[in-house]
Amino acid sequence: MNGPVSWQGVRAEALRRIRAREWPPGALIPKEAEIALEMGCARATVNRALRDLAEAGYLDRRRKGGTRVTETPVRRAVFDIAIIRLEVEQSGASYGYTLLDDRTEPLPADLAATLGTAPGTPWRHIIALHSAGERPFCLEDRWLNPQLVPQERADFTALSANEWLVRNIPFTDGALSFRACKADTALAARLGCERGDALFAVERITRTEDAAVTAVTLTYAPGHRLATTLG
Amino acid sequence: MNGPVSWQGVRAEALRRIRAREWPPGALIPKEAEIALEMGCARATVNRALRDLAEAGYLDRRRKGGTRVTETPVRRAVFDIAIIRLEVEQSGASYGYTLLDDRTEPLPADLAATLGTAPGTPWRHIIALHSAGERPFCLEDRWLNPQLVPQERADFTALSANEWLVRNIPFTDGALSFRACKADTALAARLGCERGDALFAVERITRTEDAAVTAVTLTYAPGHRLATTLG
DNA sequence: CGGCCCATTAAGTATAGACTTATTATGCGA
DNA sequence: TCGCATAATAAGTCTATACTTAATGGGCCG
Repeated sequence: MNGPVSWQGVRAEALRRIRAREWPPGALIPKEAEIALEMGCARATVNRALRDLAEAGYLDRRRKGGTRVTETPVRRAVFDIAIIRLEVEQSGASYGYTLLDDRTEPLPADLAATLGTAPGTPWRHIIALHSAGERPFCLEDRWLNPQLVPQERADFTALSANEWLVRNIPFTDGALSFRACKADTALAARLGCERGDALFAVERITRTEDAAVTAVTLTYAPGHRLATTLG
Repeated sequence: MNGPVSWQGVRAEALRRIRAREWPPGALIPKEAEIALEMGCARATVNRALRDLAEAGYLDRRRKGGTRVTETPVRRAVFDIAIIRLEVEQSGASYGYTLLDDRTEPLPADLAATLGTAPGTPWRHIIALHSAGERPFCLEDRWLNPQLVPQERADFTALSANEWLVRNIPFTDGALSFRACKADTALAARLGCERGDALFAVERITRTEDAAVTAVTLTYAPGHRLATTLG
């Protein structure tokens, strides 16, 4: 009647058994061949389903050791990091961008260390404001590797560095971290908030295979949240 | 000579072409069958590789439409949400846990709305402190659905609610959000910081298929960062 | 008894082939 | 020329089979 059992079908049934604790945490579940026989499909189909559940953190799989239900499931949260313009536009507001500063100056020692560059190397330092409607949305404080982003090739007065990089040096690796920081006088003035306000900040370091490309701190106006779903 | 081409091999070569811009952003890449022929492997192997790159956000694939390189790559950041105890222990410090308050009281209106429950419903409200060595690490402010977590079945004086839930009601869905907040007098006292300090906070809402299980705010001591890697 | 080697096992991967499905392109008729 | 039915296409999936690889566990030898 019902055609071939899809791998999504097998996945759903396996997930049901996990949630219903027919397969309790820590338990060894039947081997692929057995499940395939029971559910009436090929082993490859079961493999696809269980591999998917393992990637999602529900199962632990080991060759020869078999498959068991994760004891303490490490939940995985996935964030999609978009271009700031899109983030603003999706909230319904009109996007604005202002370049506040753009100069070449020596890299601070702490940043140089994180980037693995000689301290004092001249890098391009940019400060820009992204706004949503009339409101400041987020302040961008960015250092750029001048060898990869020469002053003459990239003008950031109209197009944000964020967007220029995505278009011109895409597909890079990087590290990302989130923290809270207190608004100092300069931040408060630029973001239009009170001095001492608690602000949400994202730091990102981007590199190609060979060299560091850019280090950026995005400090958001008060009230900003970063949201996602689990599971 | 070299045995069968692995899907990782195909993946690596495809990624190289993308990064080298042999396949530039937006371009339509050859179809699976052609790549399979070129690289000397079965179409299923190419499919596995390209599917993986698509999941990672490098490619857009559509039936009949073919596969093209993503125009503006949406980078995906993945966080593993662990048990707080493990988070502390992995940093090398010894973990401490203190239950500060545990009572049943009416759910605040705003929370009730987010949870989809009638406002004023009595829920269990817990406040607990997690510490690393002698230092406060994070303050947990949690509301629990009393039908799923009855007072008598769950004693949180020794084992944190965090851990009890993972063991007893695992595999749930949820929403997660990050923000910054300012330490008020109560928070400052409990986290041992100054009033007005900027603190990093995580809010999580957890639900089973049927009902909301718990809503929690974790407020971290000053200086905390959440880090991950991209790409 | 301890340690090492090897047989066994279960997942991991590759393949050829067939069929499905979403989507685009096309060509026909109004 | 517009709109719609239809053909063509490329990815998505399932199957059966075979082989590979990482672990495990047992047995043998010292």
